[in-house]
Amino acid sequence: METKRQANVAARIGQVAQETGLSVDAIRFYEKQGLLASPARTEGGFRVFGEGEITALKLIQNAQGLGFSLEEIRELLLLQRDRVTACEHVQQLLEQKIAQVRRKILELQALEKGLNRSLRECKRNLRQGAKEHEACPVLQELNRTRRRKGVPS
Amino acid sequence: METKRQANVAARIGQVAQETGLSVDAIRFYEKQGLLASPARTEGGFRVFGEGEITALKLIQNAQGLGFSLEEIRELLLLQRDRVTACEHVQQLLEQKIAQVRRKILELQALEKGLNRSLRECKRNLRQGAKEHEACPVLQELNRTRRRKGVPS
DNA sequence: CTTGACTCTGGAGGTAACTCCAGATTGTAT
DNA sequence: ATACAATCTGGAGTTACCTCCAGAGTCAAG
Repeated sequence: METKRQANVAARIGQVAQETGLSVDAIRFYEKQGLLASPARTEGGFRVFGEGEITALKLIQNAQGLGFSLEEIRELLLLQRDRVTACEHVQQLLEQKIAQVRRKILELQALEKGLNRSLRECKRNLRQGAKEHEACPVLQELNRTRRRKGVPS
Repeated sequence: METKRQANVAARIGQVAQETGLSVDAIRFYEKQGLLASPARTEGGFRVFGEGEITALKLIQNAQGLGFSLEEIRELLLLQRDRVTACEHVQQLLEQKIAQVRRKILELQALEKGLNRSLRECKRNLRQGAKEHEACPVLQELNRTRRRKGVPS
């Protein structure tokens, strides 16, 4: 028989894992981390997940897709209960996250520029003095002392 | 007396740490990881670093600044010895790294777009229906099932 | 009732790049 | 000679986000 799951209410962890694409371990992990309220249990101790928990799991996935850490997601989940001030807080979180993402993009763009400069040098050297057994100019450059610049974290 | 260090040859780990801005532990760590040839030792067992090692440490720092992992830097360091094919390999490494960085930038830009969309919704909601005790639209959206998209790693 | 799939718990392991520590030894200034 | 700073080693701890495991118990079907 089709294991007691008529509409889409009340499933055990394996089912939930399949539905959400998360691993069983990940789901238990989120519970341990306090992202998920402890779900009901069968007599024997098996977790039984209802709509609420499944919804939360989806939120976790979606928010991760938006680059939120589990820590931040915990906050988001808390905000759901407290709908009065939720929107303001969510807005703050979004703004912070956008700023973070922008900084990261700028860093990476600077990085790309540097890498491209090195690549050009490398290619130029290969086209010309390949016969000379000079060291690769990029490696030489890397041996220079350079002042500490913000490094992508 | 000025601890035996006339030009800039042969220093102990603390000096090197100061000069390079690395921590003593980091330097020992690089050695453990095989990024640094084992330096000479005093009779008592203290490390004595020469120009070569210091140069390598600078390379490590600079390459990290370009976003290379220690694993990749190990390769770069090996390439230095073998100057015949070095430039080709360096070029390959650079191209791979640039591709990586570009992918990451694209992901983050997509992310930023999504976040901005959410932020606009959030603001619109605050301007208008703030009186209604509706849940934050962003939180609602996060509760949706969504198909799995490439998530920035 | 037996079988086999599923689930439980607690804890270890993995990645990356280190940091931090204790307890012992060495180097050097006075 | 003595004090004090620097260094040594080996190993544990950190962060984030899980994965993997053993050993035991549960559930549903035949």
